[in-house]
Amino acid sequence: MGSPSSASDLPEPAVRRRTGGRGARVRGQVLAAVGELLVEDGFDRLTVDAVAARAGVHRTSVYRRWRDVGGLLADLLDSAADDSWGPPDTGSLEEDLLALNHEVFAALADGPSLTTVLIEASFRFDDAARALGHFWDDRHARSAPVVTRAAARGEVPAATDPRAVLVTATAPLYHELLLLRTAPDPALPRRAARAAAAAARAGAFADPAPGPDPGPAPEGG
Amino acid sequence: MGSPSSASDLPEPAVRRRTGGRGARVRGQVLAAVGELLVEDGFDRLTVDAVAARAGVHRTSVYRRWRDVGGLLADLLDSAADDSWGPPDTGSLEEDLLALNHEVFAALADGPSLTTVLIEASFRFDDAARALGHFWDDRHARSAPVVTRAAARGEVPAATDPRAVLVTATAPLYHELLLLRTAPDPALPRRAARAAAAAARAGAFADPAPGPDPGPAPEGG
Amino acid sequence: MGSPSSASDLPEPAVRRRTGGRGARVRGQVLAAVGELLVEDGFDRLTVDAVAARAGVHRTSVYRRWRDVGGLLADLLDSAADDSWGPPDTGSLEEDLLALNHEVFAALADGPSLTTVLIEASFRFDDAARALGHFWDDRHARSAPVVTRAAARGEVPAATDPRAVLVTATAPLYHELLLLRTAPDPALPRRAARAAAAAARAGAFADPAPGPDPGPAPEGG
Amino acid sequence: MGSPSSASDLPEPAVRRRTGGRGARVRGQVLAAVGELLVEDGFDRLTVDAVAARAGVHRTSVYRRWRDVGGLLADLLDSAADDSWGPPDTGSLEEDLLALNHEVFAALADGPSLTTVLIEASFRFDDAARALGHFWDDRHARSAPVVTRAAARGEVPAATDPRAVLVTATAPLYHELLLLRTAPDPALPRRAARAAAAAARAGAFADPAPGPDPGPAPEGG
DNA sequence: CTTTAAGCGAGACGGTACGTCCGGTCTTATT
DNA sequence: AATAAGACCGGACGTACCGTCTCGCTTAAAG
Repeated sequence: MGSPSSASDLPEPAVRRRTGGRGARVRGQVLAAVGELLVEDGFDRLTVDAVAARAGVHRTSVYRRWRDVGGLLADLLDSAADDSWGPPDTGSLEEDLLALNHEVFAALADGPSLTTVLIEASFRFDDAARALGHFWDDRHARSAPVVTRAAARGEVPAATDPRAVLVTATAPLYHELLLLRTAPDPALPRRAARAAAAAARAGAFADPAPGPDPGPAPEGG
Repeated sequence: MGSPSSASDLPEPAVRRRTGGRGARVRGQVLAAVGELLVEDGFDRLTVDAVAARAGVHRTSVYRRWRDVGGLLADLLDSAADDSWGPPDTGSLEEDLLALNHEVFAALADGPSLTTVLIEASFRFDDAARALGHFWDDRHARSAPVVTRAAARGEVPAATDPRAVLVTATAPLYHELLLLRTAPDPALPRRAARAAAAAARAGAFADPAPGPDPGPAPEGG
Repeated sequence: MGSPSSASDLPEPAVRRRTGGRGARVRGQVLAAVGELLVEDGFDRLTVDAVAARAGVHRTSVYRRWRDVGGLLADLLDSAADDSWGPPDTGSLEEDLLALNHEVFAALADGPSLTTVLIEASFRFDDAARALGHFWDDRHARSAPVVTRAAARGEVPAATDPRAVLVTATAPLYHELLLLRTAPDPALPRRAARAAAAAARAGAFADPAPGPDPGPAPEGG
Repeated sequence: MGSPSSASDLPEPAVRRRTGGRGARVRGQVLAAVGELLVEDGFDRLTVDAVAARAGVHRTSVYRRWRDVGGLLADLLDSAADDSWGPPDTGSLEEDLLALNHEVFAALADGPSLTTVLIEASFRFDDAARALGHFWDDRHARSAPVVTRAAARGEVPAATDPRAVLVTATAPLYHELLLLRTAPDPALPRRAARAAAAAARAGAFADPAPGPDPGPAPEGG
């Protein structure tokens, strides 16, 4: 649930020259360079020139394949998707959520991680935003069993919406660490997991919402 | 709880020339220009040149007072602080949280609002990040009575942490609308408010945390 | 001997596009613009922006090739070198020197000429100073026959140093017209030529200097 | 003949406060600052701000008295005029001219002296150009006896123009050291002095010019 | 095994914005 | 009345990146 894995998971780029040809080599080198530059210098040092230089590739070769930095990040995110990821299964909803939260916490807590950077990028590049959305959709889909298993165990109502539970559990971490930028509180993952689990048990995420939302409130100014 | 009010709340800038002198006039014009440009063109059109031109002020005059765009936004945020804001008081924790969430929802739902833009800016400028942190701290502090009153009414345990409740209630909105960028779901404010209230009633935010956090999970990526 | 020729001697820039490519066209346009601006507005109106605008070229394209205005002037001077120039040959040292002096006089007498401006620039930009030095070295070398021929004719001693004669003949013109800024005196070229010729005849520039310089005088301020 | 004396000749500025009042103090401090900055940083570091800061005076106080940097230099030059200066008197025209040349040489030979700087300034500021012109006029007038005494001794024709002799003697130094920027040649002062003396003896500067100048030569550039 | 065309290296270009320096003018407050 | 303090307007500087273009060369794949 936590974060995309790093670019170093790419299939060793420098070796295979024949398979896929020169193009594949360039792509690999560039994406690797993007990953390195991101963790070293952060996002706003990530210029096309710097990437090209680091990759040992010419500027125009980058522009040819990727429109801009956003495209680079989107591609990086896609290529870095960890298809082997799976949710925890501890036998308890709260403990499962806690495990997920620990992943998220680890990805966000220590300074400008790859995740942080990708989120920041998603504000500026539609490509990156879309790619990040896909990543999260995927993670939510894979994590759904955490909730459906709890429903099967009778921990939560059968109609409980998995996604809502997952979002409720993880959102406070993103909010505190990315937006509010409070100092990482080690108790935070558990508190958020417990709260989400408690709400789920109380039926807060059971589908047939009893009362419809009455509508918008006056602008908050 | 939702968002800082717009720059147009500034005391009519063009009129008062003597009080505060030329400097105050310039400051007012510039901050007004920042606000206007933000809502019109969004954040990445917000260049110092554009601000200066719109404000009818010279570039260097902007640089003299504000280091960069981040400084401008921080100042805007400070000057736009709405000191008259107060939390709702409906007599019920869930309804109070719902009212707060409606404010947040309104500020985030319709495209690139001032709030969105300030959050985006907070990723790139420390000044803006600090100012936004202060804004939220202030809002959380002012909203605390929502929880303490509920505790006084016996709705939730006496030791319930107000901030944790507030964050739990609002975080899903920020997460869905800003990070996941899902289409605004009108049921979201109620669902999040209900979940936070349920968790609070269940004692998930009561101070003496029963079980300590067992430690970190394996790196997630 | 007088002055570098104007930039309009450049090989017609707008026509040849393929030969030398775009780069050559830009260079020609820019140098032409420099020349025009110099004679029209003088040296301190010669800003990079103005040059670029006049040349119909972008600012950054100027900075790419030429570090600064000094580089522009140096390049102008180089490109404007008149390879066809040759010294007069009247059969008399004094008349030859007079002809040279008339060239110098013409270049300096009427207000801010290209020469004036290049000299002024040489005070502020090393590039321009170097280029001007090369120009003068070249002119002195080409003018040497004026003196060697006189020596061959027996007008002056065989060991006469050509450069010293040329400098002695022309220096008073530069001094009066550029430094002292006295009103141009039409008799000046002849007087300086006659003096230099007389001194040369008297053996003042013959190599084996009889008495060595006794050393420095007290500081003059 | 050589150069204006340095600003440190000013009547000790920090001491006398009453004579002339605050204004005189400001003027003294500012001119002293100009002199110091010139020798330390050269001419193009000589900004009004820097002068004001060094003088411990406010920017506007400088602008009030002196229009610009040129005015400052002109004033400095005036105030630094050394009224006690007098020409040498060795009993021989060539030796007198040599002594004068040594002064000039010393002022020009070692890098960017005050003299160099003032000449450079004279290209950019009319004030400075005028002041420098006055300075040189004064020096030429004072040096005239060098020639008139030689005429009285019968060394040169009675009608010899003193100024022309002086210019012929010194001009090569300015030309070589300031314009051509050749490395300082210790033999130069003597060579120029000897040439000027020889020409004078030959009657090249005797007033009734035998042949009038035939007119301008074709443009040289 | 050749041909061919896609991709690449190279590098200039137009362009936007940056942040800085300096010039010169103004107003207000002080002394 | 002159000065200090300091903001302002304005012009120019030189830099960093952006995204586009043209040109010539290499090389992977199609004929």
